[in-house]
Formats: sequence, C-alpha cells, structure tokens
Amino acid sequence: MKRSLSAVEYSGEEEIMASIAKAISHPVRIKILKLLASQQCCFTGELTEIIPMAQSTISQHLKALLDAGLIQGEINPPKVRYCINLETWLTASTLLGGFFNADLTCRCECR
Amino acid sequence: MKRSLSAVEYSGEEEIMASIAKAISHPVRIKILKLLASQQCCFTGELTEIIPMAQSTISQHLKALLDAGLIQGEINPPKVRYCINLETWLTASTLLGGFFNADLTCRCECR
DNA sequence: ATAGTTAATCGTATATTTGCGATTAACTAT
DNA sequence: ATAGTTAATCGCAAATATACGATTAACTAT
Repeated sequence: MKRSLSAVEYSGEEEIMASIAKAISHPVRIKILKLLASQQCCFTGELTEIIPMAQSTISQHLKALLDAGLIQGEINPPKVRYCINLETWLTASTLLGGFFNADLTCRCECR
Repeated sequence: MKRSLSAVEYSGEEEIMASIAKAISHPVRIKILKLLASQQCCFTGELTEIIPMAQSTISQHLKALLDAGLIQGEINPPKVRYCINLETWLTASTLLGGFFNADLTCRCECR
C-alpha cells in the first residue's frame, strides 16, 4: 500500500483507542469477551464448543484479543485458561467512555 | 473467503457494537470525530487542510463514519458540512459504556 | 456559456483480516 | 516409549481496508 510521505501524527490515546476498537470490531470477539467477563472466573477453550467456528479461527481471534491486551491467558497444559485483563479493560472503559461521554454542544441542523 | 455453513449467530447489540468499534478502529477516524465533536457546531472539509492525507482518502474515511451512522452531512454546495450524529453517539456511549463498565468479579490469577 | 470550487467516486495497488483444514508443539497419562 | 489432548501455528484462499491520483458531479460566480 502506498504510504504518504508526510505521515499523519496520532496521539498515544488515539492509537490506543483505535487498537482497542479494532480488537472489538468483530462480533465474535465481543461474544468471546462477554463470555469471559460473565464467568465467575477464568475460562478455557470451551469456546470451541460454544461458538460454531473452526478451532484455528477461534485461536486466531483469541490472539487478536491477547495482542490488544484485553485478555490474558495462563498455560495449563494441555489447556489454556483465558480471562479478562482488568488493566486494559479499565483503560478501555476510561478512554472510550471519556470519548463518547464528552458533551457535544452541537446545535447544528445537519441531516 | 470461505464461510462456515453453520453461521455464528450474533445479537443485534453485538453487531451494532462491532460496527461502531470498526468505525473508530482507525486513528484518523478518531481524530476526525474529535475535531467534529470539539467544534461549536458543524465542520466542513477543512479536514483536508488539517490532516495530511489525500482528499480522496479523507472522503473515504468520512464515508466509513457516515455508514456507521456516527456522523451526518449536509450538502451545501460546493461544500459539505459534517457533524456528529447524536443519536448514534448516544448508542455508542450506552453500548460501549455498558460493556466496559460491567463489573468483573474475576478473581483468577491468570497471567 | 465558461470557469472555478469542493467533495464524491473510480481505478488501481498493496496490506490486512477472516476463515478453513492440516500440522505441529507442549504437555499428560499409560 | 506411545498414545492422547489441547491449542497454536502454517499455508492457503478470498474478502476488506487503506491509500493514492485522476476523474466526475454538483454546484456558484462571472
């Protein structure tokens, strides 16, 4: 892909928000997060039984969530337990919450 | 792309959340939303002057935000005024806020 | 009618995402 | 040592996303 020479500058917050948003930009990843969040505690690959998708695909989505820091996993061979990463979860709450809760004094009549 | 025969079922909320998240999954779109939200009122294509990106690229990002319903535009030839779509903005706030504010009684020691 | 302005759209190139099955890695149990 | 289990990773195909320049569309002003 062609890249502009004068790259656009983004603030750290903008990049973090975008990466979190990207992580939850697929419905199955939202579903996975909901499942993990609703567990009393951790969760493992029962996801594969609950969600009708190939194991490799689910593993890929878990990796996406891991990379974004939204979940963490504990290897417990041959299983792996995943759970919400509270720290990033809070960051997400703060950043996204702050973003959408900003009061908009928009008085325009756009349509 | 191959599609699984037994498609995964998503709730309306999951799909709406995902589409909003996808809309803000690129830092330049967050930047654009911030600019629009901080204006006293509407805003037009000064974006092209502020953001060092091709006009066509910015137009494409605006379309993505429009499609997600996060902004609305008013044609005012030869210009177009854009502003935040308050309704979707509120939906985003409610859905994402509710999602990340759910209290997680996670007591696991995953790492 | 002609020129100018703004923004959408088209065409193209490249990168990334998404999905699958097959394989591999890292273990446990026998 | 061998077999079994779970989940990551590889290799592939197809869809989407991102970026650009060029063109077009829809107007206004002259």
